[in-house]
Amino acid sequence: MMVLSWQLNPGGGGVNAAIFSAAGPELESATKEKVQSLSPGNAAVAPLPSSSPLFTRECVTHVIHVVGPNMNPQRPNCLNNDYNKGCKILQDAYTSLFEGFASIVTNLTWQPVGKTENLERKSLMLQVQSNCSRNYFKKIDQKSKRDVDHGSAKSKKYKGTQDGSGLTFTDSRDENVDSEHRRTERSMSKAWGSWGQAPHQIVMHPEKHKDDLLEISDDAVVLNDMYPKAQKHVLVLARTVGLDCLADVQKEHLQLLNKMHDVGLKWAEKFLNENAALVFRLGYHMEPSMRQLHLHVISQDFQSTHLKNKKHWNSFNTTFFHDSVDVMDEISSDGKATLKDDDKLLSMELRCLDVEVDLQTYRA
DNA sequence: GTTCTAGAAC
DNA sequence: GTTCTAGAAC
Repeated sequence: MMVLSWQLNPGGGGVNAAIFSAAGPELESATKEKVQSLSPGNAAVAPLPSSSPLFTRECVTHVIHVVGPNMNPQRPNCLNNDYNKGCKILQDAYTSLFEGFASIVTNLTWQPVGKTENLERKSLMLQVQSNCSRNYFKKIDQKSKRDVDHGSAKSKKYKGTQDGSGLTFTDSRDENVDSEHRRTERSMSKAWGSWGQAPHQIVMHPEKHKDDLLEISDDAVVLNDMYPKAQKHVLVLARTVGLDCLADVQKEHLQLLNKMHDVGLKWAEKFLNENAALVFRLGYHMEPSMRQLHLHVISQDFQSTHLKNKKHWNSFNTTFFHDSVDVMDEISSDGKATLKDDDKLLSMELRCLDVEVDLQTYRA
């Protein structure tokens, strides 16, 4: 956030006054602590105390004051129509602004603080330490342990020839028949287009895709997402035949969900060992486009050339993305996942996740 | 002119 | 899931 005010006070109108007003008296005192006055071309970074309304409401952590060239003879350092001087000061102002911003960013250090155990949940948290001694906590994962025992352990695990019918599916027509059959049988599921069949083929015959898989077990296979939406983005595919989306998940799958979660967590931890700055979320899409229930393990940087549109962003940053731990909780208590109507979620206006909500969640 | 969006095709 | 494209919207 940038404030243009040579006096560094709430005076004046427009944006400057609005920011001071929104930030409360905390901004003024934080600024005074740093600097008394600013000349054109210079910037000053004021860390906002957590008591500031701007901090609590909008998670603004710093305000950067910067003063541009002044053409008003009523104020100090008037340009007096010196165009070149004006350009120089404007350049300095931007440079100072970005240097100030860079100083905030580079002073942020991410440190894993390790696992913490309590009676029911295992949390792996990352601590962000900023130069103004405020700490943020970002949950990368929580896991319900108590639920494991409630699972009936009757997971319909696919074991090679155990389910002979599965092996005969080679074209989409047969698959549709299969899908249709399941729909009447389970009153769930949906028809899957040919594009959505790949994961199914992979879990049926993982040996044929060995080169593309990171891990193969009886319950799940792990692979890199073909179109990763972040620096690290892997999928944990369930191998259970007929388990394609959250709507299909029932209590009997709890144990499987836990296993998938553990596998996903293991990969997240591996990636964190390589780069401690990453933050991960593990979760499911409310309405996936591909067969076979798959857990997304995705770093929260969203730095990827494959993240191209609003839908991509929203699929990981709205409630369309269901955290794995929440799904397990819901299945455990209600026997089914909570599915909201998804029509508008993917076309919602772009916005960052509400850090404030996160903080409350993580403190709870 | 551009960006956005929905639909078709794969 | 992706890409392509036409039409809408700006």
